[in-house]
Amino acid sequence: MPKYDHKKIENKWQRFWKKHPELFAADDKGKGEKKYILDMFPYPSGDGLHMGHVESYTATDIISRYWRMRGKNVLHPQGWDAFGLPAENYAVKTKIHPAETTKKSIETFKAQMNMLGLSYDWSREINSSDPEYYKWTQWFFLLFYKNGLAYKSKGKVNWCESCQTVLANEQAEGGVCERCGKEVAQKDLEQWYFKITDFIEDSGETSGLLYGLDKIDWPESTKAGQRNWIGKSEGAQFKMKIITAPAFGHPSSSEEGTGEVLDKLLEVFTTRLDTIFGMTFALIAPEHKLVQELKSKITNWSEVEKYIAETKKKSELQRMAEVKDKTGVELKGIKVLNPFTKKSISLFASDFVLAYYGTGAVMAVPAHDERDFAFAKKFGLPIDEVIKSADGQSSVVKEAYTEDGVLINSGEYDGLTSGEARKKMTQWLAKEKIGRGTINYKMRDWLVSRQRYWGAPIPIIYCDKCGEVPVPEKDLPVLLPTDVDFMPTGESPLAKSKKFHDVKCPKCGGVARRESDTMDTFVCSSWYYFRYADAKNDKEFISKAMFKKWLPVDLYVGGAEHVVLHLLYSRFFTKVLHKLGYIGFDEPFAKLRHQGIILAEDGRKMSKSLGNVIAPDSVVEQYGADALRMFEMFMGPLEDVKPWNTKGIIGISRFLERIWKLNKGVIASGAKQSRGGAAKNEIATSPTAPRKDKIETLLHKTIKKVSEDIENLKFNTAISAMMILVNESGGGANLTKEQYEIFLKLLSPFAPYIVEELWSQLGHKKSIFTEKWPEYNAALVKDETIQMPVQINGKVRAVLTAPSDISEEEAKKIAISDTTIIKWLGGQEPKKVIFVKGRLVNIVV
RNA sequence: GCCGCGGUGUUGGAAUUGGCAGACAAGAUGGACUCAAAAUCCAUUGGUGGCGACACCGUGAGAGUUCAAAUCUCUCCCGCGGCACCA
Repeated sequence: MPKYDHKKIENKWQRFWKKHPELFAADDKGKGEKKYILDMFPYPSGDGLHMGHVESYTATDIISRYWRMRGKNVLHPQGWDAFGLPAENYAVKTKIHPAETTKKSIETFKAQMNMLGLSYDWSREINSSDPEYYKWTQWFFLLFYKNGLAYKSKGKVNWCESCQTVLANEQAEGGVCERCGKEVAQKDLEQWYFKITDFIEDSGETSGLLYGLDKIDWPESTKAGQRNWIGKSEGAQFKMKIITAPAFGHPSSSEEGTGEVLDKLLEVFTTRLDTIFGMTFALIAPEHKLVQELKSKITNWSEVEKYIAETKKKSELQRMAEVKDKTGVELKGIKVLNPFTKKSISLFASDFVLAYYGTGAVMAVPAHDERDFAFAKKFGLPIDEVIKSADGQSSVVKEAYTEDGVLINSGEYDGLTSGEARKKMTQWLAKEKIGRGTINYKMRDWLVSRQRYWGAPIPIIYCDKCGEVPVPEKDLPVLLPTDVDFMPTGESPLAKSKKFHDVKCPKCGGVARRESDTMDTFVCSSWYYFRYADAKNDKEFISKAMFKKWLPVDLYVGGAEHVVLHLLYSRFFTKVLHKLGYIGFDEPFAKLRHQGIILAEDGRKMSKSLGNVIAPDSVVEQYGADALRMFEMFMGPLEDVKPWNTKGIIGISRFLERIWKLNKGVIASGAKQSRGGAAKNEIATSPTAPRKDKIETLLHKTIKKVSEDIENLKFNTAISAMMILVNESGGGANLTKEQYEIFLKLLSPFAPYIVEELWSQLGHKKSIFTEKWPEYNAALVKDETIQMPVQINGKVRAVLTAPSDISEEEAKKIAISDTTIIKWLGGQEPKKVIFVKGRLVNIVV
């Protein structure tokens, strides 16, 4: 038997598997139960795979191999999220066309995946930058367009100066570009949007983005992230009269009638209508159009104008840095009337009020809102307390009391709880016809157009006569021209290609021009999981039959960085298809898990700049792909963040070496047995016979444990169970050939290379992956005897050997008559004896 | 600030979901083999006390529920991740 040479073995079986794709292919005509096991398709970067890829891809590979051996029809594909800014930015840097760099990166990625022994069905490989693929991305755009779900609109958008394009809100979180990390500016531009906000709430048969979360098996943190992003808040919206105010007089002392009532109204949104008697001023966003409309009535206009100009200059980041220090300016000459108290109050423009949320204006209740409190303190405005906590404590002097409570100083509403008051006050608003209960969301529609080159062109044509005309479906794909100067200028690169830009109108044949923006790459990745099921279909993006056969995805594994972006958009696409009657389900991913980040040995994130990156290739070179696969699975739970530990992989290496030697041990002991004629009495009288029984029992327990652990993605404990078995195998001498073969099958999803090799060395002609997964013998898994602890007051005082099905009566009897227990009891009468079937006895004295 | 997750030996982590805490590994120490080293094998390895059998303590801190708590409840502390002036 030669030494374990991982390089040689891995080379050999890579070639073998490549020649036998049928081993891992999903069968469109297969009758067995389907399992769709999916990895998030990677963006092929020039850096190659990192440890995190290895972790999640190994996990899904193990599960896929397991289900195949259990006779399931497994769909386990892979593809490339190839469009996008990183590839384009890299191209800009190197002046090499993104199509070229992407192609090269894909080759690297694919080679690395094959190196790791990942059992993908490559016949379904997709590439989002391939016209065959983005033809359907464009088809989706048209589908949305025709159903009123894609529209063009002018408004404030996030603009990344560094990437020279607009970004979706989801890509500009915290005022920073999701791609390059640079600050994002606000610009007024006309852009394309998808109507994702139409799908927040359930509608008809289709569950919404919000409550659909309740029925899927996803990590709580991810669901919370999406709910948070949607940001639903229930409250009330109402209009307040605006009056001109005399130049003199205290803000809250003038009554209605002292000024002229203007024809403009100030509408505000609040979730705390119960605090309205404490409203001592109101706030409006500086960009609010009402500010301009009131210009003639504002006596300090130059001051106001200056403030507006200042805030315009400030970036979102600067605004956020000022959270503590509120700025603002009073709109002098006008007042607002509180509809409940009829008192007039001052109106301020302040940049902490967001123009795009709610109505762009708010009522300020400094006694019960931290921000209003800070503002009131700074500007010396009155703080009127109107809510008391249930225990009567009040602390409004130092800080705002923001909890619900009981109303005071609120006229007829005094004594009501906050909840009751909100209901009654909302009813009053409706009766007075000045307001109503409303719901607001943080999430806005998805901005999908980009002024960049490396993406799917938006299939719209602008005709001087007909206006906006969708490209007819038969003309798809709208090809991305390859001869374009893709250096970013802020204008879409496609506009510079005359050949692309100038077209005939599909309606009237007149002069027209193409939309020159491309689509956000997240559009491409919002539907890719459908395409695998029917990757070669050139008539439809997927046939109905294949939809039915393969979807939804049973298990989806990928990084947690996609909590709001990709995962939310994909759900949106699925819901659109459901609503339009294409599919019978409305959630694409039944079960989702995120792999935890693998940190560097120093506990920090692996990064090129820190120089602490460990590349999978170097580990495979030294220890082999099997060792890397197993070690990453052994390090800890899939979802945990774990530091890499080069020393730790030794343990797995030793384990694999030991398994390699098992072969020899088993063959040797097998030979011995057959030479001895395997006489019955020999086995019975052999001193190894009880050990053989023990190992058979252990083997069946291991089958059970490994199977269950794989299904629950608990790979670390599955591996430790197999280690225990190997530790008990006596170097193979305790194992029969049959037992050893069963063990190899258990190991095969984890370490496919070494197992294929050992399997063939046993004389098998066919791949082990054509074998059936072993079933355990339920009778063997059940212990005949247990080690039953006997506790006194919860402390273990003796451990007795007892039959596992011992009766309560019998257990208590042997417990109480045990000599050490008698000693510990010291003659005391037990007050109570507790028996837990199959577990323990606890004596209470 | 809000939301989510977590805190167990020297380290990564186990614990049948309320029933013997520390499985399996790594590291360390001692030993065998070796001229020697590596590899391999064997033994020990939560803390304290004891020659010892053994005893006591021990899962971030404190309380509670229970015959029994790493696990459930409450309060607090710390760490990680996400969101963050969303009215």
